[in-house]
Amino acid sequence: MVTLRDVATRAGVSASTVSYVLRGDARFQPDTVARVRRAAEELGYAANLSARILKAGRNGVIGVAVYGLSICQPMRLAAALTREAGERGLNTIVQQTVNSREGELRSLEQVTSQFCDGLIFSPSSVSPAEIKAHVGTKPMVWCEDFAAEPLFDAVVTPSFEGAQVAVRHLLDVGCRRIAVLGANPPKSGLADSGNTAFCDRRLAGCGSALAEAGFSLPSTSIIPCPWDYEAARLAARRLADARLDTAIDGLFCMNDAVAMGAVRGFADRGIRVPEDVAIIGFDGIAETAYTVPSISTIAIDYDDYARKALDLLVERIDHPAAAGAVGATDSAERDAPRRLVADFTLMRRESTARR
Amino acid sequence: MVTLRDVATRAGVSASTVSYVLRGDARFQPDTVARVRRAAEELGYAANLSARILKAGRNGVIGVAVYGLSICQPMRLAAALTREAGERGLNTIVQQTVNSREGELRSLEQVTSQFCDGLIFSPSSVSPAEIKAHVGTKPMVWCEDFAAEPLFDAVVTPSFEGAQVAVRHLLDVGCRRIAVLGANPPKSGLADSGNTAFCDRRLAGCGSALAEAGFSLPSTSIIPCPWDYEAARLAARRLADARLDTAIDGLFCMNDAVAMGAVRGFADRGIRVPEDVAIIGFDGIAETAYTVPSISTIAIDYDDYARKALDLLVERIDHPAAAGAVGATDSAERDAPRRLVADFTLMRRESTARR
DNA sequence: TTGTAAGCGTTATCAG
DNA sequence: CTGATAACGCTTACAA
Repeated sequence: MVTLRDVATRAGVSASTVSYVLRGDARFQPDTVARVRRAAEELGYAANLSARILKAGRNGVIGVAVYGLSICQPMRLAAALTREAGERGLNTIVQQTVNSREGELRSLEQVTSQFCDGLIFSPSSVSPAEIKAHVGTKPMVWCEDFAAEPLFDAVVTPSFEGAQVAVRHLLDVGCRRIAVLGANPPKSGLADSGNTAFCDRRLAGCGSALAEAGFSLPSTSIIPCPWDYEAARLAARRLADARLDTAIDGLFCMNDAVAMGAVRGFADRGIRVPEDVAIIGFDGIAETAYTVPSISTIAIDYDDYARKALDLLVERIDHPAAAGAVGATDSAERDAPRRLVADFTLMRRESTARR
Repeated sequence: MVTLRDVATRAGVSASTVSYVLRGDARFQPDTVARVRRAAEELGYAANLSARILKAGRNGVIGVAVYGLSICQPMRLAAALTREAGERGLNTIVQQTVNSREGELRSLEQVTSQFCDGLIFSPSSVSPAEIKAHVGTKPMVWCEDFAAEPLFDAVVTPSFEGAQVAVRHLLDVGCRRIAVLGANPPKSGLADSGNTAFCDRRLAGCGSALAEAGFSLPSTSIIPCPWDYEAARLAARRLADARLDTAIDGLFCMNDAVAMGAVRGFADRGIRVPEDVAIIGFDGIAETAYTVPSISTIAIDYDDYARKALDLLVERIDHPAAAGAVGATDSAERDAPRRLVADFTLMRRESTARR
């Protein structure tokens, strides 16, 4: 490994000079700067980020902690964040956790947070309060925090608005008996296990769109189902077997995996999409464009999501919260957690092509 | 942040004692051990891994560098690696790069390799030699290195064997005019840009299975196509438009995205799968089970893949190569890069259900 | 059995 | 303008 000292020796200057020059300090003689730059170049020097964060508390790396990794969604976000961060001269490292809640907390505390200036956190089962206790003061942006009194800045998917647009679309194409697939019964007493918050907001969006059109959303039309292919496939088959499909002409699915599973489950039972039932999903995963039939969906704009998350995070990193008494006057409002909503687009495809 | 000193102060011992005790050194009095443990617990102490790797050169973190992230494959591998590493008491961080070749090299050099004891590297366009120059001596396991003279330990997908099994399966179900979709013309002069090595081996596997059955694989049956949904869809449409589909009754697709795109492209043109053309993919992504028709594929066992990669890496970390003259006798053979092949399973599904 | 002290590679302070 | 020097939090001889 080539260090600052190696460069210094070769350039005939001191280590501190190399450090300054390489970080763009302007007060050195052109001659010195050139020598240092060349020496660094020739040796293939790259600053040691562990040493840098140890000493300076900053190293230009941002951590992305993503939970529940088998699904593609978080990774699309991570990819978008990586690209967006790159454009701002920042690096990212991603940590995925597939273990227990304790494992998630420990690895977040022990690994991700230690190597970076700030964190973007896409949670599964850990609550903001727990995280706050473990991660301490490191700047952090939360994904999908719908808490009434948020503890962190957050970016959220447009669950309410997206569901609203989706259901309006179902109504537009002539659906009149609309059901929702993928609602989870809220687990009483337990901490929100991730998607009940989504559920609530998406359900509310559905209800709102239906109400606009003079319809209601009876609880019998809200069909519980885990958010994965297989569960949705089985649920759709069950619907068909119970002859409920004739009572439904439009189905809003809580996410695209559920929509894909449902399409497949209906196919298993000879129910035609969209002729018998129109289906729309949520998320905008690439596969929905290539299924038969292709599946309409609410496509989340992950580039926009990433941009907003980084805007929030970078601001927190550059202007750390005036903790406690310092600058007390407007610190309260500046420190109030902000919440941004990502953009989305309605993708009209075959699964809702009834008119 | 709570440090070793904080714990030491609270426990009434020195920092070094805390360090020893917490890492399990057995030579301390039970009493001391208990005090230290309790102090650490009470303060919520977690060792600073940046400091640890700086001083000790080891921190129990392994880096996973994954390139070309829009596809789900690398992330399935990363998820499997994370789980497997967790079981061995190791942490992982993932770095994904979506930028240029230079960007990939730089971020690998500057970020991933600095925080960890070793690397698992799933490359796109960077050659092993380039990496070796940039990453230096850090232990590293390469994914999918098919070089004739490998520089690193590697785990590879069973491209030859899998393609062989896939084509045998097509033959088994009665296909006699088999084509391959997704072959890339080798780019003469340029460094392998990732998948030509796959291509070659998968093609060879196809050829081998066909030869066994007394068939050949004419170059007109090898259809070039980028490995993504859209390109494959267009390619399938082109096949149909050129009436080539009647000349084909079985299609081996280089990966599942290509297979899904092809199924969709044939659907666009009214060509039935599997009745007109049987289709089989490669990789085993979850979606292939839920398309209409579901798609047969060669499912790579990523748990096995991860296990093998970590076996190789951990051995290199624990027994660094006897570089140069030290222990020269058998170091040569011990240092010879090893290559392991991951397990796989043939998934028989609707897209090849002709008998 | 425990503590002291010297770094790991970097940055920040302060002289020169 | 440039260079010592002292940390950052940890590990590890070595001394006590």
